[in-house]
Formats: sequence, C-alpha cells, structure tokens
Amino acid sequence: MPKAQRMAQMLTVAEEIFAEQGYLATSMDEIAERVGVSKPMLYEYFGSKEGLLIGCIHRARTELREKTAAAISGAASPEEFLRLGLLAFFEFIDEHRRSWALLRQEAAVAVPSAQEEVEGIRQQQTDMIGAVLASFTPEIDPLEAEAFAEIVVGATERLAVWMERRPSVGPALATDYVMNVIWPGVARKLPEPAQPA
Amino acid sequence: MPKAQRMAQMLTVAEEIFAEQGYLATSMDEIAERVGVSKPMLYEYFGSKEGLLIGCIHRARTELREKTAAAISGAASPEEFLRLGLLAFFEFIDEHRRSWALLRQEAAVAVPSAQEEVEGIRQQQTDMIGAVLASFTPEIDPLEAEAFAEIVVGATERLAVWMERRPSVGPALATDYVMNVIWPGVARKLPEPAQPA
DNA sequence: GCAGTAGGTTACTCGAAGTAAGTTACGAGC
DNA sequence: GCTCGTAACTTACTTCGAGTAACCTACTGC
Repeated sequence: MPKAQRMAQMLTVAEEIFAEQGYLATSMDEIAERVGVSKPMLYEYFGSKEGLLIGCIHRARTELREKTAAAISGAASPEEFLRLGLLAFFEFIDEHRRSWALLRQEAAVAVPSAQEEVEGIRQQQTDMIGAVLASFTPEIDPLEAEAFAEIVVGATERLAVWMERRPSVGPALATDYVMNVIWPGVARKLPEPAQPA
Repeated sequence: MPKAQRMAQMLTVAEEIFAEQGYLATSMDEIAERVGVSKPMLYEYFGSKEGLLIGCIHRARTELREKTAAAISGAASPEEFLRLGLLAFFEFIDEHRRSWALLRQEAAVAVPSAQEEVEGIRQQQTDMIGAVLASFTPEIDPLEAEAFAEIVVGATERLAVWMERRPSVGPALATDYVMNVIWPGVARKLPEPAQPA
C-alpha cells in the first residue's frame, strides 16, 4: 500500500483505539495489529507513539479549521459570525465524537507536545474570534478581546462535552445556549446595536 | 513516620513532580527517591501510579470545595454569588499554579479514573451554580440551567489557563471579565432586575 | 535480467510499573 | 528487661510495552 494511504489508515485506526481505551492503555502493538502491519511501520511513519497521537490531533485540527472557515465565510455581522462559527464547531463535534474525545481528553494531558497541538486548535479559534471582534469594535481593549475569545472557546468546549452526555441536545440547541449567555454581554460593547432577529 | 503524615508528604512531592514533568515522564522510582522512601511504600499507600495521581487531584478538589463554600456563604444575590464563587476559584488557581496545571493538563487525559476525579471537580462547580440559579429563578428550563452552569465552568477554566500566560491579569480582573461577558445573559432570565452597582 | 528503493518483517534492548518475600523499629503486656 | 505483634520499610525480582537494528521482498525503470 502506498505511504500516504497507509498513513491515513493508521491515523484512523489509532484515533479509534485511543478514543476507546485512552492513550496510556493503548499499545503500539495493538494498533499495528489492527492496522494489519508490524510495529516498526508505525515508527517509520510517525516516529513515536506521541508522534502518532499528534498526527491524529493534527488531522482533526485541519478538518475543523477548514469546516469552520467555510461556515463563517458569508457572515455579515459579528452575531452571525459567532453563531455560524459555533454551529460549525458543534457540528464537527457531533460528527466526530471519537476524535473529539481524543482531542479533548487524551491529548491535553499526557504528552507535552500533543498538548501544544491541542493548544494550537484553541489558538486557531481564539485568534479567529478575537480578530472578528476587533474588526467590528475597533476601540475595544485588546486584553479584554482576548479574554472574551478565551471565554467563548472555553464555554464552547465544555458545552461540547456536556452535549455528549445529553443526546437530546444537538448542535443547533447548543449554539443557542451559548449565544443566549454570551451575546448580550458582547452586544453592549458593539458600536451600534445588532438588529434583533 | 506515621502513615497519615507520610501520605501527605508523598502527595506533596508527587504533585510537584507531576506538575513539573508531566504524569507520563515521571517514574515512581523518582517520586520515591525524592520522598526518601522506597517504591513499594508508594504502592502500599496508593496502590498504583494512577492511585497516587488521583490522590493528588482529590486533595486539591477538597481544598477547592472548602474554599469556595466559605467564600459564597454570605452571598445575597445571584450576582454576588457568582462573583464570589468565581473569585474564590481564580484565587485558588493563583495560589496553586502547580497543582492546577496538574489537574487540568496532566490528569484529564491519560488516566480514565483520574479523569473522573477531575470531572468530579467540575461537577462540584456546575452543581453549585445550577442550584443557585434554580433557587433564584425557579421557572428556568432545567436543561438550560445545566447548560449555563457548564458554560460558566468552561469559560472559567479556560480563562484560568489564559491567566497563567498573562501575569498582569489577576483573580479580580479575571472575575470581572467573566462577569462582564456572562452576567448580562443571565440577568435577562431573572425575575426582577438586579440593581446595578 | 538487474539495480535501486518503497514497503515490510523478525527479533531484540531497555526502562519503568508493579510485586513477593523478607527485615527493622517500637510500643504494650507480663 | 524480655518478647510478641504489627506498622513501616527494603531488596530483588517479573512483566510488559516503547523503541530499534538488522534483514527481507517485490516492483519499477532502464
């Protein structure tokens, strides 16, 4: 099998097993076996167990970025921008429960450089939010804009975890909940009031 | 040395080393050596490496609960309650940077039952918030109250991480930021408007 | 039909978690 | 002031999994 295809397959299998059992409880032998290949191949392509984990996270991150970018491209107001971005995020989670669990739980902890990868995802999100906020309300305190972006990302992530425990809550409702709490606080900072829907 | 005292010492040392190097990179031999005792003693008292980690988290959780409970005991309005609770949390983080890093980064992932402990801390927080919200606004949709509590906890946690990167931001300012974003959204749900400060 | 290389394997080393079996310190009862 | 019981502790293992060295094989271009 050609390298690129084999790597993709390895990532898919690894993601699944990591999410199922946790990073620590998963052995490279097990992943290799489920891929149908021997352990040194994993090391050939990913260097280490940590490298494999980072590969998984990185792929998810790329997907999320692309999906989010597409979703918000048509937004005209900060409110619409926020809503579309949140919705894209929750939909991504909904479609990728496993990789999400992996990202959120497995990586954050164990492995310093994996943590950097995860941090990179958040950076991606906070930068986006911070940038849009600043572009719509130029006179906002930059520190406060940063704090705001962090708050939104934290709230969203946590609600995504909660959503898993509450099957009746889908992406749309989750988006509503976050917007309900967060939007009034932001609207006060905006130069002109957004027209109510 | 008597058991209780030795256990406390072990927890202190373990917390420090875990926070310094990460859970995975820390060996039980190293902890044992820094405690000045042999490895089987750690196993005698904590059962496993995971058990030791859980012990660390559990102790921090207890401290946080006690501190928060004391802080909010005098709150008269939901706004004051929220503000005091947030402040207590940020102050706790500020005083325990190391253990906080441990809780948030090291534990969450690697070890399923450690994750449960961390989840327990969040549960503690969300329950408290949910309860107070429900008591002040009885007619609120219970699902929405839950979502709100999750949002606050997520936002707070994330901002605590951010605070570490921004030394100029202390507990008081962090509390303000969270309140600024979140309070207007909550106030709309309350039966009577809270009097503005 | 042969050379070079992409894709693959077997069979190891080494470090760290966890354990079995035994040793020492010390207070209570006679 | 000796001895029994037990709490606190150690040495010396086993086991398991990450990572590696060395070797094999089939295909592609010439």
